Amino acid sequence: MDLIEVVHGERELFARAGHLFDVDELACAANTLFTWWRTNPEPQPNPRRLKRLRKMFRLSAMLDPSWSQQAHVMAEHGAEVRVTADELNETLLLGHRFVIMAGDMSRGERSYSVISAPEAVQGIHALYEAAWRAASPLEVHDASMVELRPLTPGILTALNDGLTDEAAARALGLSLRTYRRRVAELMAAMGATSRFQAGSRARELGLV
Amino acid sequence: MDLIEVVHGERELFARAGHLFDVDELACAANTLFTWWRTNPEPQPNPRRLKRLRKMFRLSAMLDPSWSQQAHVMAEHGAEVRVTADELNETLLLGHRFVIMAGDMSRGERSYSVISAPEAVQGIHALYEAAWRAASPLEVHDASMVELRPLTPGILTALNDGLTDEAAARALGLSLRTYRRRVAELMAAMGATSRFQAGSRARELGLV
DNA sequence: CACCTCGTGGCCACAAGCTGCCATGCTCGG
DNA sequence: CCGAGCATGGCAGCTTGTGGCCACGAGGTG
Repeated sequence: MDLIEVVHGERELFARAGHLFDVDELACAANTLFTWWRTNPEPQPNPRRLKRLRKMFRLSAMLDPSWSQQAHVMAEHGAEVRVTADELNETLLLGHRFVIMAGDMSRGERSYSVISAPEAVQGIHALYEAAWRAASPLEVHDASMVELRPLTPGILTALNDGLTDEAAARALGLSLRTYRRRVAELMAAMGATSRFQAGSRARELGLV
Repeated sequence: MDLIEVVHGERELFARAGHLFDVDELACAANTLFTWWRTNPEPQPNPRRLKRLRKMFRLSAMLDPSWSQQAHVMAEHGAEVRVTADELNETLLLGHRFVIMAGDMSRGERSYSVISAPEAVQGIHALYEAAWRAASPLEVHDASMVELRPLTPGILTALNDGLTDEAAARALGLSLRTYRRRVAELMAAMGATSRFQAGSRARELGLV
């Protein structure tokens, strides 16, 4: 394999580089590639060989109950899970010799770079470590979401139905101030600074 | 075929009901089913047999340049095209004996009802005619979009970037009043009454 | 029981957005 | 050339949203 190789789509990626997953340490950031790999029938990870698994979820993705559930299932199965507010690209660190990074969508498929150049792999590892240290452990994230989490679906429904904050607060049994506080937290978690952006992001994340 | 039949997905629909498209008059509402049919290799419409083709596009869809382009291409090829502000479901009227109506997504595929019960077909025809009369001919729609159309991409970008109206107006070379006038028109075209809804709809329509 | 922490809610100042009204100017047709 | 129609832009009044500040109360801990 060349020092860097670009493939298109997950099937091609795993056909060409699936064997690289046979490592004892795996770290990943963002959401979908790892999920695709775990649900892909070939090749499956050797459960005894993998000694350390780390996963960083995006904060915005964690607003989705199914992602949140998945994070907890992974944690229960021994993975180290953190949550980051940064909008990281899909990244997979396979041991210390290979890295897979997602690129752009083209022709309906995402491209992936499989990198084995030692300098690049090392640099990406260092960046991953920095992002990992800055991210919140899952339990800290959970604690900070105690007030927002149960209200998120209701708030998103109210916003998507076009209710004013006053009407939405009444509908959800909250004061106007608290409703607005929760909306601000939700917008921050989605990385949105305006209501339009929040609507766009919520739809993009599949939350509405 | 029974008086009403439900199928799942476009492939099954055309496998089961493709022969029904061999009619001399066809009317449809909304966007994707007709497009799917025209790009499906089997069966193709008999160009000499089809005497009248009518198509109603949703106003919100017409904000997308590719849909707008498609509407014009159809009009140039002899179809009667109108634009409606109503959020119609996918509907195909095949002559005066069959109707296909889209249902919900399930298991990643949309369900379709193929209806041949004469009373239902007649009722749906009457509703279609009413909606058709209420819709705007393509040229009337175009005239009303003269100011908004060229600005739509820029406005959507500005909104999605979280710019204030004042900053966006400056960026687009418009006065604040005119920018806000255009945003209001865009929101009306999308059927949105709040900025959050507009963001959600824009993302849903693939406009951002 | 007292004290501390923290979430809630009311109030307020300010910013951003919504829309009506009207003056102005441009374009087009008679 | 003139008048009508219509889009723009400024202004204003109002609504909605943003977030700080503070009082209060609940819960937990020593």
